[in-house]
Amino acid sequence: MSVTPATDAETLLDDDRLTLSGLLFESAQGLAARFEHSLRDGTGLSSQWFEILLRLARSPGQRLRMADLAAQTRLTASGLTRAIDRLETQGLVMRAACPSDRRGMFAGLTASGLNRILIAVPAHLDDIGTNLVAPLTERERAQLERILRKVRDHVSPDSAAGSEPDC
Amino acid sequence: MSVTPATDAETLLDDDRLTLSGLLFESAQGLAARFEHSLRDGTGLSSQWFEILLRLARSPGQRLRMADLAAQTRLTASGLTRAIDRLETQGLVMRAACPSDRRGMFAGLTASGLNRILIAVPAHLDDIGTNLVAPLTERERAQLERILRKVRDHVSPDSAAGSEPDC
DNA sequence: GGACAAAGGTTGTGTACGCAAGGAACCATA
DNA sequence: TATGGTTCCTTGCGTACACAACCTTTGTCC
Repeated sequence: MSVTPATDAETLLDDDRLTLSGLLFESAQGLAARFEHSLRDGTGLSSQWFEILLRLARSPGQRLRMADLAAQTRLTASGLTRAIDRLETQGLVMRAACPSDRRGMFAGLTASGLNRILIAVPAHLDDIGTNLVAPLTERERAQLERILRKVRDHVSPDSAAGSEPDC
Repeated sequence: MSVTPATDAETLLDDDRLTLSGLLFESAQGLAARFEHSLRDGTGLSSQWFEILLRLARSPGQRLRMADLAAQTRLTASGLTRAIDRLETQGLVMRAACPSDRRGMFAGLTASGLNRILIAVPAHLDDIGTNLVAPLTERERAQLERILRKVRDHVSPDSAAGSEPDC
């Protein structure tokens, strides 16, 4: 019989590392839940749609290769195929063939899609301000950005896929 | 016709707030993806199952009311019902009636479930160390924890539901 | 005590996702 | 120019989730 199994388990489950990663996930999920509601109510966009439209809007020519967009959004290829299907039926996105690689497809913003995201962003910026920036001091905000950039670069180095036009 | 629509859109889409929240989400998602793979390979647990078992293990009596567990995991009541169904068929969790409120149910760890999570945690702690703690200095780690705690408390104040035994 | 509102869980239904398989195009090598 | 391997995207299938509807129990107000 081990001597103090309960105490061992407790110290194990209260480890600082667990706390830190828990805080990161709870912060991100809590924020995501708030954004989801605001976006849905204010613009009729899900956060998934918002992210796709935003990433397209920031890309040269307002378009990206399917594979690059999939990498940026952390969707699988099949998941993205269907997401773009839905956005296309709403008229917010349009597929276009890639002239230099006939396997490839672009997903590009339509005028309607660009309009939609440009309308949605200001309210979302306010939302970020209220829920994430406001509770922090300016110094804390700067620290958080610097630290998170380090973490992001470490765990997710390919998040800029498609930045350089390749077609 | 507006004067410089393209420039306006660019400054709008490059706003610092968008960058900051993007960094937070990309960090959390990148980390989650790494944990998902390690957990699955090392212990056969999904991160969903890991989180549920962990939260139960940390609770008094290794059990929680369904509603409290749902709040902690950010699942809806129906989502949690089915998650617990699956864990129960695996023998890791057991439901128990609440004597003081006949509507209520407890979800509690079985011996097998407790064993499983105690085996899984050490490897997961290493994983957090490698992917989140290691790239930061000790000072940065402390700053991050302090700042995230502020954010978490602001956006997700009910994340400790069920801490006080109420039954 | 009886009516009504609210809370705790479970079940029906639709949707979105990942995985595996498939077809088309590209590229290397011979 | 054939051929085998790889990449890009799409489709079939199973799974997990949210939402709404539901039933039971509790608490409240008269």
